[in-house]
Amino acid sequence: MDRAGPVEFSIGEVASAVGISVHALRFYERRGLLVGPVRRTAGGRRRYTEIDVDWLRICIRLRAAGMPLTALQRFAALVRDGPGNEGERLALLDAQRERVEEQIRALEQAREIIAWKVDTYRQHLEGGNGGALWDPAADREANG
Amino acid sequence: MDRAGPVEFSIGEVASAVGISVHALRFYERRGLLVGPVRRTAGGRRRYTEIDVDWLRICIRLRAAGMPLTALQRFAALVRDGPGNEGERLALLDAQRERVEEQIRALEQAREIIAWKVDTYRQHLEGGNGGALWDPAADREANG
DNA sequence: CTAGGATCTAGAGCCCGCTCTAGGTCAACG
DNA sequence: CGTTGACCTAGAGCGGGCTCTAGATCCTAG
Repeated sequence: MDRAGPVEFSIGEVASAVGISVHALRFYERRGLLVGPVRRTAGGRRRYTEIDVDWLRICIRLRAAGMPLTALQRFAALVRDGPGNEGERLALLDAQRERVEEQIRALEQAREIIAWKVDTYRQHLEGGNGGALWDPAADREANG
Repeated sequence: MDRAGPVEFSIGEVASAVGISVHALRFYERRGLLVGPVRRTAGGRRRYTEIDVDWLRICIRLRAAGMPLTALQRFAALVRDGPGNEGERLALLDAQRERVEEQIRALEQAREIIAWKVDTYRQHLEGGNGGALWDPAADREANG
């Protein structure tokens, strides 16, 4: 096929390309996040393909959204086991989609709570009234 | 003021009301999440007021959105120190708002990635074509 | 008055997700 | 050819956030 350019990268290159440490890369590998074994040089050094890097980027984005390593590991395992378990993969993805949406809702609630408190403080600071801005704690101060 | 009904709750009542364990409640207290010390009975049992409970509910929602205990602790500490540091409180809140919004963006990206994979698998399952659905791993399978 | 459940404190234990270390090996450069 | 820096493995260490335990005390119902 394309014997011309089977572009490959060292672990260090991949680390700086995807933005995690070489330690984390090896750690992910131990945890089975990669679908297949990474190619090695004669001397034993890892050589990542662009496919590996793409997959790692996806993993990292999903991790950044709080997806646990075990979920990524399970998905990788299903893919590793080859065709025939697409239903399971879909179920796993669906569960994660659900989790992500729940988390978004939680964050939106948090944002509202914070926005409301920020508003309160901002009014307080602008208006300069010393007293009973709402805040469970401030209430307590006011009352006792 | 309202000596009629200074409603108070045991730790067990609070735990089931806010949805965390009594252990977690004591743990939060040790970490300084509460603005003031909880009232105690003669015998040393905690008696939470509704204000305490409201504040705990807020903390729990913020925690659910990934806010670290240290942030909640710092905010509580500022409130505890009394009026005069509203600017600092505001800064803290702003930083957390920023963090929450970043996190929402990360989650939305994750949602897109997942949605796209789900679509791919769904088409695959419906169409029943065995082959090269995109997926870095599937690619690899297809290629070798 | 007694039994049993709720609560108390302080600290150990646990899971997650890395990060760092020790003690080597490899390989590119001068 | 030697040096230097990236890389190797396996495992220890760590911070966050609880959870659980031991051993004692409280208190409410019977």
